[in-house]
Amino acid sequence: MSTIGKALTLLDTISRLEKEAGLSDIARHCGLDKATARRFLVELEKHGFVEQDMETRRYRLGGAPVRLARIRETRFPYLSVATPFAKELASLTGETVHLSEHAAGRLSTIHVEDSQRAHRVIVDVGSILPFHATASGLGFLAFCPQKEIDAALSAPLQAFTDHTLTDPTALRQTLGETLRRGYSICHHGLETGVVSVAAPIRAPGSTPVGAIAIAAPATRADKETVEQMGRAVMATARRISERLFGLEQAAADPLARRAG
Amino acid sequence: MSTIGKALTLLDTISRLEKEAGLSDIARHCGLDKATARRFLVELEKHGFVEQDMETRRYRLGGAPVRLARIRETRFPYLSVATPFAKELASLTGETVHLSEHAAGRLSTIHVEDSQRAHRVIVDVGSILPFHATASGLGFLAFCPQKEIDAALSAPLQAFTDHTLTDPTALRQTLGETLRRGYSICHHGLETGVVSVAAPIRAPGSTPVGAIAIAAPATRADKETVEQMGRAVMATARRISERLFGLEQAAADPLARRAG
DNA sequence: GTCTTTCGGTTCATTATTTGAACCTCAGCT
DNA sequence: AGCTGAGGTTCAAATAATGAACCGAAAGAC
Repeated sequence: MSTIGKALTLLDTISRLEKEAGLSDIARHCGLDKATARRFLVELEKHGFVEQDMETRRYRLGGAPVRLARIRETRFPYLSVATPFAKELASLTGETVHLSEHAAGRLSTIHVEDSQRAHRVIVDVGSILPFHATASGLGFLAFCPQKEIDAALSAPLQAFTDHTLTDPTALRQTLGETLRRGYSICHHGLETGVVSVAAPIRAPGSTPVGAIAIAAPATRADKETVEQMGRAVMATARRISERLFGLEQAAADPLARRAG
Repeated sequence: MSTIGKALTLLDTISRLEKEAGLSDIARHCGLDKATARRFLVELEKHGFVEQDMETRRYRLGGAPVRLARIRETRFPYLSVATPFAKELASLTGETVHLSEHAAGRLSTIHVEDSQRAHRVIVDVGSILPFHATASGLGFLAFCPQKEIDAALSAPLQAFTDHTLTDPTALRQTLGETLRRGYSICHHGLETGVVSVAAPIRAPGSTPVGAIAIAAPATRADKETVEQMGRAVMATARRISERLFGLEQAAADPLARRAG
């Protein structure tokens, strides 16, 4: 792997750590030499991607990504467009709603609207959503070109719970159903006791850019409620897509593209 | 410079380009070989920091920084805390208000609340604010330790307009006044016809994390109005700082620290 | 229609950078 | 005192970055 790749992987690792971490910790997590990790950290710090607390000597995420994210957001206002819809969906359903974005071949949570209920599902901003074990992942993947699906299913698939689907054939069938239905359903894929539904956010002809999902405790998610939430999330995803990519959306037939 | 540094500089360059750019363009802007630029871009793309438009083959900022920025924001909610105050200040004064953050030794604009007036100052999100030629820069620097001031003033200072102060001695005096006054004033420093005032956002004992500024057309900024805006921006900066760092703020004497 | 330039992208011998074991110093523990 | 693991540094050995020259495609010039 190139030096750049290693440094960016280190940055990614830092972003996943619960909180500020020391040099040795970081080196261990990345499988890097201490000296190498330090050089990377110094370099990343020079550019504002990490910060070092002068007292504790620990490292944390820096401010540089904020600037980049704001620039990206002015060019492609995904968050600012989608957030109000997510809020609306959260208050409509009373459940936790989260938005994810596709980047670097992964789906990452970029916004969460928490349910107001005491018993609710917690989703962390920044968490990575595995394609095969989350409604977001399935909803995203179902509307991707076959090539992406193959790539996602060829990697070894981790079973997070007893219910996690890890058989590629079964998953392909699930994706087919999702595509026909228009939204995905995931029972206990990543955590037991959680049911979620999701739909992709996408320009008509192309790969989705992300997904919006509702996550509810299984105790509140009977068949009818799930269907209701599914239709709601699908409608919201469509409205967000229309706002982002224009109004051509309505005409496009999602099934047509898959024929090739 | 290390490879990582070069790659991050390339990323920074892309972020500054008006819009999507081609390979040769980017290589030229960075002073890099075409082959090298490409390797960097591919590596950055793998990690989601840049995206390539498959049709035009041009490169643009990717989605990865959004995830990092959101994580940073949950740990240190600068934007979400400060934005409502900026909004309030904008509607109070009727002028453009912008927030900046200090990272990688630079002050970058991370949020703008536009004035509602027809004749107004435009500030771009993502733009870098030179320390010596903007109210934000002066307001930030004035409250920094002497070491930072020396560093900022030792570099060659560009004159953006006929009014830009570039003499270190004069600037040091301005910084002294700013420190005593509590907010900075900048007449035509970066663009002619613009007057702005700013105040730093900071924890009591330490270097500021950013600044908040009001920018108005000079025609609307007589002495009294400037004073009024200055007091307003200072009060707002203080309130933001209190929200971010706790309530110790009020007790701290900004002049005390500089004695050493 | 053909020539020319410029584009994005690739190759591979040369070159410069990265690498990591060993080392240092310091703080906290036994 | 002696030990342990922290952050940080050094320098010869190993490895990865580099860029001139190259390709095919496409846009402009003539």
